[in-house]
Amino acid sequence: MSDVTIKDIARMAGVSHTTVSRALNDSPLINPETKERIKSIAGSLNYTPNYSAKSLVLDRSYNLGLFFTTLHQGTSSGFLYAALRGVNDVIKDGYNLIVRGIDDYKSFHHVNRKSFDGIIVMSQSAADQPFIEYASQRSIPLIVLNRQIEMEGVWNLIPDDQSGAYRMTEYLLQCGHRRIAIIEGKRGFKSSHARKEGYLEALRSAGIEPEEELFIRGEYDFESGYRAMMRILELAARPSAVFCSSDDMALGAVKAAAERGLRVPDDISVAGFDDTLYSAFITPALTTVRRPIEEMSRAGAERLVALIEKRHVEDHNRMFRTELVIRDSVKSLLEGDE
Amino acid sequence: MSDVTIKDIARMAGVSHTTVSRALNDSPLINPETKERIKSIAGSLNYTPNYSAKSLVLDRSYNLGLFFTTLHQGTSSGFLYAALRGVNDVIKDGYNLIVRGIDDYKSFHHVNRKSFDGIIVMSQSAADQPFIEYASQRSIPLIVLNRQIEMEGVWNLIPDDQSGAYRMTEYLLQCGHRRIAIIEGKRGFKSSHARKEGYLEALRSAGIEPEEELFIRGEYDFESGYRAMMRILELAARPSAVFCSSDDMALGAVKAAAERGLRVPDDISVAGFDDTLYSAFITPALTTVRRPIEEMSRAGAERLVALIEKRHVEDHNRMFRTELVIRDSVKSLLEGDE
DNA sequence: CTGAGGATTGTTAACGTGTGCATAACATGA
DNA sequence: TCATGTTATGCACACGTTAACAATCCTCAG
Repeated sequence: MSDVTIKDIARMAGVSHTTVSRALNDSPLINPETKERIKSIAGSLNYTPNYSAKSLVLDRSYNLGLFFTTLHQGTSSGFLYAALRGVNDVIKDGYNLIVRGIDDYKSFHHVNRKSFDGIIVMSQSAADQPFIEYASQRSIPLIVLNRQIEMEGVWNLIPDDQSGAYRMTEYLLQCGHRRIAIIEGKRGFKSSHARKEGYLEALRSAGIEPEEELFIRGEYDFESGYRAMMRILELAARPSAVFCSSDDMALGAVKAAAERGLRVPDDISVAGFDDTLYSAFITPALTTVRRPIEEMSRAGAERLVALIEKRHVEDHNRMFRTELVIRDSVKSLLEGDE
Repeated sequence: MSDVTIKDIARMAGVSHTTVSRALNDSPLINPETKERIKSIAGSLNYTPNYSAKSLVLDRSYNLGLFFTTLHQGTSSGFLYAALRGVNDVIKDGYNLIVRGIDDYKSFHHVNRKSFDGIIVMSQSAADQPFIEYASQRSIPLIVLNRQIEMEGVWNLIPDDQSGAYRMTEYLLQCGHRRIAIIEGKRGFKSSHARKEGYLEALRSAGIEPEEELFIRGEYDFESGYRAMMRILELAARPSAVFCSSDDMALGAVKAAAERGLRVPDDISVAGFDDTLYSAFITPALTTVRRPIEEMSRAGAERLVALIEKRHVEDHNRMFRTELVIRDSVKSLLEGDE
């Protein structure tokens, strides 16, 4: 069962296996009638092509890789999910989607042209650099998402984190907040840097000098947000708002505030970044910045397939607009506000 | 570059390509010295075997499939993440892990022995049945996780949902609750049924007759939990506790309560099921039941690899113990309780 | 000196598919 | 009638690897 080959079909149809191969691949060379006959025989035998054999002769693996920096530390489940959905939506049949964490590799030996027709790297850290260079050197079609990269021939799609952070900070300022703390993301992540830059930029263009005391380092996860908020609440001069570089940290911050008897947003405002799935459903619903992970992944997958199949693509590199999502966790300090 | 084959190595080493093949596969047939020589040449040439060719002759694809019921509706990101991590931790090198939603297939044509050495189905619905039968008929090594299945030759690992729900309900009863509502899971999911059974069983063995009025249908997601809770709060005789069949629904329930001016757990108790990642960090921290998804997935992957490599395995089928996680969302109604 | 047998290596075919080139049948036009 | 072109098909090989079988060399007992 299921071990039918084109030779079996050829025997039954009274033709050579070459003709069968051509017929099943819709070659214009062969007679429409025989083509139909062969296809119907193939159908009735429940023929499935042997992809290993195809791979060998066509030099294509039919595998696409979706690589994350890590599947263990720092990758949030919502992030993974959005990326997977975006890519998966595009590739459908015809390709296998292989998911892996880069840090799972002891060596990159298994990463080569024969094993991957193309690779999407959802890059969250500069630690991915060696992997990206390795893949690039082996001339594997390559798309890097989420983190800015400067390499010739590598296509790059990234969210505009900095302007997202800028707009969030601007919004907090518009609400009348003047002393705004930031809980920063993981050290070494470019996204941490971009978000802080946006924050600083907004403060400065409002004529406010940033205070070092209000910069607290976090790790992007719940616990670190909790701990960071505890430190903020111990400050002699407490800020009126806290901008968290991730929603996960914002959740931790809200919890810390609650434990200290403070209500969000009445006693202190908290803003997040990411718009994870549950951010809308917790109490208070989180004011945050949406990163279009799924759209970015979809666009990445489309570009990768186009690249592999040598179709033309307009913009190799693109920035995806982040979006301010206003909910209930930030309070306006201005009088007469609705 | 990277197009070195064993024939190239053979030429350089002055031997036949067969010898090279044997050397690289550590065959005992060949001289240790030539073996070393060949290996070092292979290393210096940066040789990587062509897996398509290996696949063809060895009749193995080196692909493992991890299939979810859907990647779109009802699968929570935490669930996906835990499963992926569990499986990924085990297989490491040697296999490609291919992730897909069953409902992405228009036909199962691409699912066959040649394309998959083995398959893990993380089954969340009876709708998976045709897929499972298809794979089983094609005699693909197959492990079904999470949902009970009765098929000869198909290995099955499931969480003990019923006893988890039983223990949770028992705990609510011990806390003095007598009228306990249940927000049920998605219709047709076996897990929904098992959780309700555990709930009913616990009530009955405490001598309490379940009330139909307190059974509210949900869909496992945030919104449906929110809606279900709204209906519960409109009941003339309001229950003192609500057992939600998922944490996502419990979050929705907490939000609904808050909007109606009720505090959890002071005014009403809420219990969840799943122990998703953020359950510990929201306010109030959720009392829930932990399903060992990651452990189950790990065990499933181990069994699958053993099955493929024809190694012996003790227990083909197993139930994984769920665990009561007591946090802050359930209040004891008994006096003198701490 | 000879034959047996172990150790090591080589020859050749096979896996299932696609493709360059040859071939055959037939039509066309001068 | 013959040269030429068009259409449909087959032959033979290639892809990179493994494996059954054959071959060679060497050692050692009789």
